[in-house]
Formats: sequence, C-alpha cells, structure tokens
Amino acid sequence: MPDLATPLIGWYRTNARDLPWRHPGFGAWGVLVSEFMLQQTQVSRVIPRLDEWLRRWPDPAALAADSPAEAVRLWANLGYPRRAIWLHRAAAQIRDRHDGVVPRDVEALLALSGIGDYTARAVAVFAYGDRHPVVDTNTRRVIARAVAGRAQPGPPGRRDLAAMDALLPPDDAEAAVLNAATMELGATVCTARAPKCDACPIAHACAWRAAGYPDTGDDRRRQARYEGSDRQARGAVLRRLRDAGADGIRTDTVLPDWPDSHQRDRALATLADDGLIDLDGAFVRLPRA
DNA sequence: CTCCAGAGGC
DNA sequence: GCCTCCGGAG
Repeated sequence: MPDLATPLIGWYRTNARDLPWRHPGFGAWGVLVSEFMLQQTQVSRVIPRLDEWLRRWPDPAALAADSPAEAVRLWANLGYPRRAIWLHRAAAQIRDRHDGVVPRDVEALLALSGIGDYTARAVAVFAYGDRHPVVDTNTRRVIARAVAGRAQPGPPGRRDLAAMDALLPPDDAEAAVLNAATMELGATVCTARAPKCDACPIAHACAWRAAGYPDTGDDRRRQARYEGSDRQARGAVLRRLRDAGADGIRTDTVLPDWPDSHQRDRALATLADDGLIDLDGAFVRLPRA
C-alpha cells in the first residue's frame, strides 16, 4: 500500500482550518464538550454554543453542580438533546470516578455516558496525544475511496478502526496529526457530494481515482422523513419548555394544537424516559436534578 | 432532497 | 446486525 500518512500530514500542516479545539491548551474538558456537540452536527453550528458552554461551565464539576435543565437550555437548537443529558451525566461521573479530571484511558472514557468508539478515542488522541485510530464519517469515506476504491463507505463497524489503525505512523504525535488530517480531508476535499480531487494531496495514490471513479453503489440507509415525525414532536415540546420558566407549564398546555395527540403524548412519554423532562402530575418541566 | 467530527438500545 | 434520535445548511 502506498504511504498516505506523509502527504496527508504535510497537507494538513498548511491547510487545516483554524478551529477552537485545535488551539494549544484548549484542554481535555473543552475537547470533550466539543466532541459531544460535533456528533452529527456541523462545525459551523457548534462553535458559538461551545464558547457559551465553556464560559459557563469551565470544568466538569461546574456542569455537574448545575441542573440538567440548564444543560438542555444552553444546548439550544443543536439537535439530539439527549447529548446534553448524557454530557451532564458524564460530568458527574468524571467528578465521582476521576476526581473531576477527564480520563485519558480509552476504556475509562468508554464507560462514561454518551461516549462511544469515536468520542473516546478523539479525546485520548486530540486532548492527550495518545495513539489510537479515530474514525468518524469523514475518515470512513476517505478510506473507502483511497484504500478500498469505493465511492462510499459501507455500514460503520469494527473493521473501520482496524483500517485506520493500519494507516497510523508509529509515532504518537504523528499518528494524532494523521487522524486529524484524514478527518479534515474528508470534511473539506474528499466530500460526500462533489470531491475536489484536483486539490487532494493523495490523489496520486487513490484507489477510487485509479479505478476511474466507479459508482460502486450505495448501501447506506436512507434517513427517515423529519416532517411529521416523532422527532419533530419531541423537538417542539422541548422548545416550548426551554422557553418556559423553571416551574414548567401545565401538561395540557403543551402543543395543544399538535395535529396528532397520540404522537404528542408519545413524545412526552419518551422524553421523560430519556430524562429530558419531568412529568409531575399536571405539570411538565425541564429536569431540576 | 442529503448530509452532518455518533451513541445506545434492541 | 437493526432502529431511533434533532435541526440546520447546501
């Protein structure tokens, strides 16, 4: 296999975007919060929310000492608000298990709520400089094309970690840069829709290009329609409660004109299950604890 | 419409 | 393996 690491690392040195979490001394807590926010959410939408969070909660103990309700409020419109609850729980776990210090060990990170294969390794690598494969949707697409010669990656799986691990240089610091560089290439050059192969530092070694850009089919799942979905109903309930006071509102005044009353009730039940709201008799509110 | 620095439950 | 979970940008 041709060496992809050297040209990718060289390209990254001069083409990386200037993002807050890449600044030296940003800190493991900042990296952790940014990675939670970046799960399925674009960089441009994360940056302002991240700044607000870190000014209000500069360390895990500060977040853990505040209420889940405030975490959900400041999460605002980032989407997937369970992440705000999980991050609040993770902050309490860090306080209780790790003396308030974001752990460095991947297994310890994986044991925190809301942290999976991607986020655990992203923290260990980008905050602490250790050597692990970090695989996100960008990395999966770059490997699918450059290495496997396919237009799109298959379903995510364990093999993705092994594939990235095989590309990592032995040196910890260089491996960390390659992880970041591969993600960056996928985000800015080897994009899903219109890849800019003319600007690609590994075009000469790309298996997909060498094969003539075959359309290898697309075995990805299609995402469900949002309009009319339970997710839309849940989002509407939470928006209503974020705007309400700490005491919440009467349950029968939540989305009174929602077209499907069963769907509205289902949204309330599943939000309560997720710990995103408290159903307290005739009242509903964001969770105080 | 698709895509996005995924995770967790089953 | 399968599915759900948000919301904005392109």
